[in-house]
Amino acid sequence: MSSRYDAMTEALHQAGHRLTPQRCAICRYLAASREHPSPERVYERVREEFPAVSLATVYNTLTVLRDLGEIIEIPGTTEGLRYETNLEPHINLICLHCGRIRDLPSDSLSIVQNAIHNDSGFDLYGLRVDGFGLCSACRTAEEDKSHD
Amino acid sequence: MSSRYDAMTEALHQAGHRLTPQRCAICRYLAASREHPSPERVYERVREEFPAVSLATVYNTLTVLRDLGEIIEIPGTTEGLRYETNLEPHINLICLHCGRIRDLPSDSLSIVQNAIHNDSGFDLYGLRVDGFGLCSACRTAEEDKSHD
DNA sequence: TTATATGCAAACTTTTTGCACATGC
DNA sequence: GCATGTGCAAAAAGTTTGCATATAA
Repeated sequence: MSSRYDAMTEALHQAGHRLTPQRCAICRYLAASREHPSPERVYERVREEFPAVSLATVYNTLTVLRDLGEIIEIPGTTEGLRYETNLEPHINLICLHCGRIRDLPSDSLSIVQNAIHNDSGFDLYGLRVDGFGLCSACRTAEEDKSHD
Repeated sequence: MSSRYDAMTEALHQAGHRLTPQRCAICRYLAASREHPSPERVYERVREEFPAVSLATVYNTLTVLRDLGEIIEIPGTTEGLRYETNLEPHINLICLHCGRIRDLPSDSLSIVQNAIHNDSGFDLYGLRVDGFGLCSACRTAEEDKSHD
């Protein structure tokens, strides 16, 4: 079992939350996911294992995990919530055309963190960096179109 | 009139959109605002001048301005859309306690932009950097509480 | 004049809430 | 055993859409 899963269930346990089978299934999926899932997507996937699971349970668990800092909310380009399950500092490259989100690790973020520490009395818990634009695949497609 | 306002109305005009009084009022408010308004907030403010203005008109105009790149959508901490009217690269410091968003200009962002240009075939249109944590006021309040 | 925008209201989507029952600890 | 969590369903919140009327260009 991955350490992300262990960290999530450990955090739930430490905070006095129960490790129900539904919650474990949600954590298992989140820990394995690299697709920045929406609540609906989590629901679909968990339902494969627990057909009777409720959307309310999914929302509940996502909220608890977010409050514990185990996942991070990111803005869907327009369509509601998405969750970041990768806690390593990184840049989200969000394609405005196909909607895909790619994680780009970068040392440059430590410089941003330093800038925040130095320039303000702000106590930083988490950093989110989103780059909006066209991914290489969509950029190629756009260029092809303009050649018509 | 501010150059932000001019830029917005100019962009609308260039794109073939009409400069209705409602739209101008929306732009006027956005250009002056430093409060990262929600659609509802824009609606309230514009209604002071146009009591009969419709929420649909507000959404319509915000969408058009966003598509033109004159404003940027940012994630409300939880409560729906918020708009960034400050197009200068900066860090949003979002307080998890009081919800306030403070803009912090920073040279460090050009390093992030370079990192994106160098490490991927991504065509970057816009960058959003959100720091989550406690603002100095709320941090002080939290510390006071823990002294009880 | 005429294509675009507006206001209104209804529809839709997403998220939250209340409550009776179930269950992890 | 009991506080917490679950499933269900209804409600609330947020956003989009359709259409008749108004209007900027």
